[in-house]
Amino acid sequence: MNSSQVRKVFLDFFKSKAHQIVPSAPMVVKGDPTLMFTNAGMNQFKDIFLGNTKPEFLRAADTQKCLRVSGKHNDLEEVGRDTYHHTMFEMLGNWSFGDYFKKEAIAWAWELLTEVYGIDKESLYVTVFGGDKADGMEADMEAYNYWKALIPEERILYGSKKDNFWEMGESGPCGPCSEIHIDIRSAEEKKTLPGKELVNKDHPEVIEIWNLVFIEFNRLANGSLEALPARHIDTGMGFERLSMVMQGVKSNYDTDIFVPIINEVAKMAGVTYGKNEARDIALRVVADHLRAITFAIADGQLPSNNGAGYVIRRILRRAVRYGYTFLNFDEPFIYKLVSLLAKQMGDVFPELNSQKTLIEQVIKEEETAFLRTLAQGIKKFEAYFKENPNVKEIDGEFAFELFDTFGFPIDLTNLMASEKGVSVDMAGFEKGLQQQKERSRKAAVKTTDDWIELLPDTETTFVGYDTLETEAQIVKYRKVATKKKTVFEVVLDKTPFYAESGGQVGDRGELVAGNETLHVVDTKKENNLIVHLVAEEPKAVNDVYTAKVNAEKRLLTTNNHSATHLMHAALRKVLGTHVEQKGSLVSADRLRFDFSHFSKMSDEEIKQVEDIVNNKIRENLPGIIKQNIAIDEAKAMGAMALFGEKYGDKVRVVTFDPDYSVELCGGTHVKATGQIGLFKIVSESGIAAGVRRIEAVTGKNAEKFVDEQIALLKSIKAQFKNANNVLGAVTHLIEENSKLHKEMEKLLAEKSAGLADNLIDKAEKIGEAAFIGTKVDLDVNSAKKLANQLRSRGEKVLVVLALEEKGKVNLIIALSDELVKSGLHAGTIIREAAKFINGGGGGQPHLATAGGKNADGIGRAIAAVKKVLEA
RNA sequence: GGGGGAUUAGCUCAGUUGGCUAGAGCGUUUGACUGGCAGUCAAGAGGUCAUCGGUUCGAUUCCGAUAUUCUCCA
Repeated sequence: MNSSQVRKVFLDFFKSKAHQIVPSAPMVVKGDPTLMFTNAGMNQFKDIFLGNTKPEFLRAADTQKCLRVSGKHNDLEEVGRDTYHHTMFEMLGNWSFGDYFKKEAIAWAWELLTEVYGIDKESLYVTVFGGDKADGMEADMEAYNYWKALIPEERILYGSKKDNFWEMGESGPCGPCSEIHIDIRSAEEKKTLPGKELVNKDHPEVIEIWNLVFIEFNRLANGSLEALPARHIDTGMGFERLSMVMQGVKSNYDTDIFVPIINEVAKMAGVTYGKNEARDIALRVVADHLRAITFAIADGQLPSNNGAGYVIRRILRRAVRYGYTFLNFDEPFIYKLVSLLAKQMGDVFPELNSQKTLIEQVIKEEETAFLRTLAQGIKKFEAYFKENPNVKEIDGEFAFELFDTFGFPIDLTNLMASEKGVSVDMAGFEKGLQQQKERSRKAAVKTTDDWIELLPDTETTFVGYDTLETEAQIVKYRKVATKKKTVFEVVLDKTPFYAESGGQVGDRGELVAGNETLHVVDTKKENNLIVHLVAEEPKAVNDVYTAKVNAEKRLLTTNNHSATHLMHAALRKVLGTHVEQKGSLVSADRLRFDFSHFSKMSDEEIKQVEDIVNNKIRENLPGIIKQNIAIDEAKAMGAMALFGEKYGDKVRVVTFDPDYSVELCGGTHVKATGQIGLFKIVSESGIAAGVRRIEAVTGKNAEKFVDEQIALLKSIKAQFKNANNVLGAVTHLIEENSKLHKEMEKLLAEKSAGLADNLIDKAEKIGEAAFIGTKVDLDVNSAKKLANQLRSRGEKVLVVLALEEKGKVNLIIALSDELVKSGLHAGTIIREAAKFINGGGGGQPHLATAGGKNADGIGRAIAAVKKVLEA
């Protein structure tokens, strides 16, 4: 059975059990501060489990693209070393939201595996939760009994809290779970050691394939458990592992999901898979990471230097590192594999095809940048050896510096060290790493208290599209403390505050009850919940508050948001329909828009975009907003949807002229475009390969921008006596200036040559040497130049020049090379001489300077220098 | 969010106890050689040493702040 069929059979099976088949959510998570990537199938249903959202259907199933880079079994550094761990994988899952529970979940899982997929019952084992004394929980006998009806009891094993009790986080919904494991070893091996001995023992051929989670508790911040009103089912089955079982191979990497990619990489590297363990690992790493990076970029997550983007960058770099070390790729190669992957999976995940060019460009750019980083690290490494030629062991501190500051991987340091026959002080390296971890942990301490619920089971109504002020009551609130500050998160039953989303920043404002005023410093969305971040602790928690949005900021933000839509449409008109939003920030004072485009925008293109947008503003187009439109209908209207965004079945559509701009958007918008006033692009720049950024201003801020430019031009004009042709005047001035500059340099050179001749003529003979000591009327730099000239005019010349300006005195001493060789040092001499002018100084053997305040001492200083020759 | 780096010519980068008139390669301009191109040689242009402040006789170099960026940890 090929992998496409494996996927299809799963979905068809649950469809037949009355499940709604839903599309995969984006792999990159938005609107959940606790999570950067979707790491399990249940993520997109988290709101439902938390009770923030009511489900649209009671049963669902899907295949979900997931990404894991850390966790108990998912250290990034382990991926590729074995045959079954991945960064990116698909999770097949089925769910019940307060509908069926353990009995059906268990029965259906068994039916699907044994009857539909036809897996041998003898090779399956199941585990159930065995209880936990510390938590006061009994073993899950309910699950045990349902299993007993299907499978012999000796195949049912009790598991620990670690393996068989699932938790979402430190607090929140949780419950016992039941795992299905499969033993794919050969019959002989099974005879020697029964499979039950190997369950949960990290054996590569006795593995978990399906986890059934029974969500029935809520864990509070103090660690205690309470029963949930509605019980849910959450299951997850690894698609790649299942495919492996169905294809009768021993490794995920031997399935039709990976084989074509591995073969292609092997071909490019000129090697064969299966011949050399180190190279095989590298091939698996590249194949696995290619998928993770490609899907992440397709979902809109570009590699960057922090947060989710940084995780993507690290994965990509790991692939480059393995390719570089074990497959001898010393130039970008991963980007060349994107086509193949797109061809292979583009049917199920169409975003791979539509974003292909961008993905390739971004990956290539990242590869190039990292290869440069490696080259720099190697240079540093070589420099270290030059300085410490006889070391036997590389300093751990240096290895850590290479890694920490310059991003040079420690395993490459090790490799290069062993090539030179030396070792690396790994203990010292680990120490540095631990210290850094400790620092970070200290800085990131955040304590979140339990919600204090005042109005249970109340959903928030958002009224902010129509009004900026309303009466509201607190539904729940809690304290969140970090090292630096403490804020209170407040949820209201009704709110005009817009929570940050779709690039538009959260509203600010205040909550007022009696003489209590709470300042709302930001509004955020957490799992679909509108959370007001309030600076003060609410006191009158049971009273009715007046919730007031800062109207001025909101108005400016709204103008900017509508302008963003107008600009997005204009960009597609001017540059082409390959322009897609890659990021957006809409605040009160500006808008920032990142989009895919492959070259710098010309001045004309920028002007065209501005013109189109300003025309649309003057047309005073009405903003037509339709709520609750079915997604298909919205698409029929020509609405632009964004990859990497999760849309429900019902969407909100914002239109400015149905033939111009139609977008899916939850933000606030103007009633008519005229109120935007004016639109000006302030800057256009590149932020990554294939991605450009525009920053623009509207309304008052745009006027201010234009005013400033005009004022600047005016003052320039004024400088030129209001010449008609300022540009010509400036050009002329610059040319004139450089001409004069050259002439002056020439004249000065002639003058100082003349002066030099003069001084040489007047030089005093002292023994074989010539002494020149005089006051000159030059600036310090010219005097230095002069002194330099003089000292090369004869074989033994000693020059002292003194200059005086505004009460400050400078001395310059220069010596011919011959004198330097005979042991004289201008720096030493000048330190003595400087005493006479109440100053200090120093310099090199042949040229030194000093400064002081006592002009009366010049004569004595010169005399003192002369004595050096006389001695 | 925390730590550590970096910022020098259009690009990639040198520039260690603070002191040479701030350099190299590539690119660019001009000229010469060749029938043309490619190429070779020669000459030249191009720098507020990120910004602001401080220490100093003197700061690209040391210190502080800001901006941008890289990197590691969370």
